[in-house]
Amino acid sequence: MQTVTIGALAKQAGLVPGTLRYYESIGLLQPAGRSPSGYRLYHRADMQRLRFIRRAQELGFSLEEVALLLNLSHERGAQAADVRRLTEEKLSDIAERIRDLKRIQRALQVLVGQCHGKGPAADCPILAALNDAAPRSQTRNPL
Amino acid sequence: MQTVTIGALAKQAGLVPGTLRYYESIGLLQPAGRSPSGYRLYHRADMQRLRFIRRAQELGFSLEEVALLLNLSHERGAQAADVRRLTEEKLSDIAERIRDLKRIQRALQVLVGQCHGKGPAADCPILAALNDAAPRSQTRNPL
DNA sequence: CTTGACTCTACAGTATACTATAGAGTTTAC
DNA sequence: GTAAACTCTATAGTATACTGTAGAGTCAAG
Repeated sequence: MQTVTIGALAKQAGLVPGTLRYYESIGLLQPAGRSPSGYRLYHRADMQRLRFIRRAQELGFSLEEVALLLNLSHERGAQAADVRRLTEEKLSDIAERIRDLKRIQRALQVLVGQCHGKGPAADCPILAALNDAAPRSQTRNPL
Repeated sequence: MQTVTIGALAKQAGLVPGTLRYYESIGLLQPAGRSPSGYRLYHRADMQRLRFIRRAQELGFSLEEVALLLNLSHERGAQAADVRRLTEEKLSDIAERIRDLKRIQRALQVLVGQCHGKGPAADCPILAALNDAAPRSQTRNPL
């Protein structure tokens, strides 16, 4: 089978060799073998694996989770249910993170709405809200 | 003015002394002084500052940004507009992160919807989508 | 006066996903 | 045959916000 050096594969994938060595160090991508002088040799098919890794990362999976997915995709006996479960867990994570961010967003929006943005910082209701647990403004403290 | 040791202040704030030393190391909270033997002594008023820090963190500000906010809240001549600007930048950040997460969420939801969760992982459309740039399924690849 | 609790400094480690560097060997192009 | 470009290993550094440890000094109670 045709093999390529680390630099060639990295270039193809838009990465640098160091990234591939790192992937190897965490067990994510093993080279097919080594040249007599010790150079890593990869199959061209490893591009496929690198694309998988990149796509899964873009979907929010950590490299550890990507490794799990890759194992499932190659293990005999791996079940689609396992892949689905991992994906659903990731969805829960993401939903939670969105909820948290929206809560923060609402609070910050209220604060920005209260600040006219003029005059000394000492009068800024944003700082006041951060300073006081229970400010005596007409509007409720969003914190 | 009344002072407390690091342990007492940390306990009041629900932190450990190490955290306060860390805050000092990054210039976020300086003790009022030192005892003759070198123990850090804090004003009770520093609780206020710690509360500010915690609240700002909960609103998504990094400690570096918290330090900026604290400076604004104490500097003579600091403008409310500066506080407002920082807050609006944070809001932009958050809006962007929410957008990214929602994009990922949609893609994962499509994938989960395609996976019946039965049979071998090899048949799982989630893995297929990660493997193929352009799968020949009826539904569009959400990636 | 001793014991236990507290504090000090300085440094290392955690998580994640890399990136950078040094120093040495290898391969390719001319 | 030499110089550039590439590769190797091992180690350290990046970002953030801490946490943990070692070894030594200090303070309060009984």
